[in-house]
Amino acid sequence: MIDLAILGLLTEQELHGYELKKRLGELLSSRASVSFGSLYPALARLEAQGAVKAVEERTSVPSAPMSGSLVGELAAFRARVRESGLVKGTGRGKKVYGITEHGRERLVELLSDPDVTDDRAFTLRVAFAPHLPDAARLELFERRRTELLRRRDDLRRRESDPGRAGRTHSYLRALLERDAENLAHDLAWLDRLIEAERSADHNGADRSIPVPAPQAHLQEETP
Amino acid sequence: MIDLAILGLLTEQELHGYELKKRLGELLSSRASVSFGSLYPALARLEAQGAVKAVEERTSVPSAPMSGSLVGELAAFRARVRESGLVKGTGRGKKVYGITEHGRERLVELLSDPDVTDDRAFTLRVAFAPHLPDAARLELFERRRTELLRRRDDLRRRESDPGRAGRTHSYLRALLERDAENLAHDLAWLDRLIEAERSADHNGADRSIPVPAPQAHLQEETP
DNA sequence: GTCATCATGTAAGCCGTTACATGATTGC
DNA sequence: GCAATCATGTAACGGCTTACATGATGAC
Repeated sequence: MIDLAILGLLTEQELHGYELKKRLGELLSSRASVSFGSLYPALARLEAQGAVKAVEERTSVPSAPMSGSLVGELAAFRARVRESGLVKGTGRGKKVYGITEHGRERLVELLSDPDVTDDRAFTLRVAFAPHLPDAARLELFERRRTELLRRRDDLRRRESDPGRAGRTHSYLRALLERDAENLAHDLAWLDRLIEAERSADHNGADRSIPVPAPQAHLQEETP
Repeated sequence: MIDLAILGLLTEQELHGYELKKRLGELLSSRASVSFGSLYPALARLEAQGAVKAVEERTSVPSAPMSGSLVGELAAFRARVRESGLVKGTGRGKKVYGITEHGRERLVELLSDPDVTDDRAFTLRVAFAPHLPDAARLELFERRRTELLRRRDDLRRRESDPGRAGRTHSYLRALLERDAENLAHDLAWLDRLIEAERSADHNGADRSIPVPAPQAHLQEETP
């Protein structure tokens, strides 16, 4: 999850941890924003694996020092010491990360995972779908579609289960209805996405507005 | 989460762990079913807190032993030893739990928690809403409604953010649309629930079909 | 008599969180 | 100079999962 998010964002732009967290927060509507306590260790782990690398580290002032350059000099010195690798402990200052070739491969690997049962992970994967080859992207959507159909069948089986008809009160019925409607809605959305993907120009031309406005969509069984 | 599920189910019926897990699985559509590894420790914890109590424990054959009663005798002996509390280790056999008065209080407490941000927890709370007084139940729904309205506003603010218009590709737009539609749908469902709650007979009479069919519903702002 | 299912439990580990600790930069 | 924000990290802990270990019951 968090690896996917980090690699996806770093593919688009070099960023440091703090900024990464902000982007993540706005990418996944409020929910799903990770905490620093998991972000920084994850970055360190990915760096150790060679999936990302520290590109730049600014501690000293990038522009001219304002007054007493003593502070700036000291900071620059500390930065140099840190860069030399002598001090590992609490090296502060901005640490900008970029993705490596290995990181790009890892991202595609994560995006290609056949498991599409995790809803939050799927959302993330759609967000980074542009980094997947056309065929793999379509396959991802199709697999998700199969998963949603499976869930719908599960739900219908439960709806028509005679054994529990007695102990299903109104609130349970309401929840069941909500689930069914949500599922149908999600399926319709996915169908639109797949349709757009299929009808898109796959010869390298423009793909700026591939998702059409809500309209009639295909559905194999009755809705 | 798991405490809520256990207490809710045990309020309705005495059950043992294994059965509890099955019920949980069918209650929360496939997703959300807990594993034994968390269920049994949770039961033990709740028992230690006095929220549930072991009602019955059957290890020996309830009916007449079939042939060599030696095995049955041994099992019965072991059951007796276990009941005496001398052996704590691996006491097998069915352990049926029931809820206590304290457990019922705890359930109401969990259902009354002001935090309605957790979607899965809210679903569970609706499932056990009948165990809440009318006023508290309505308050739960209203608080959830406020939370959903907050999320919708968040989403709209993000939709009309000029700063990120550039780096929002088609898939991100599609996700944003999906979120907005899901949210609107959830709100409509909640509004129906609240309306049904308000118009329900709160004088102790029939409440078998309080949730009306989908129809026009109120909404303060434009949809 | 053995296999599937029912039934209970423990241990290790994963993945995330909150709380804590530190320090740099910028605006007033 | 000092507060707010930016920025990075560590430590403790929480809740849940998988894998493991054990045993009972019933069907064939």
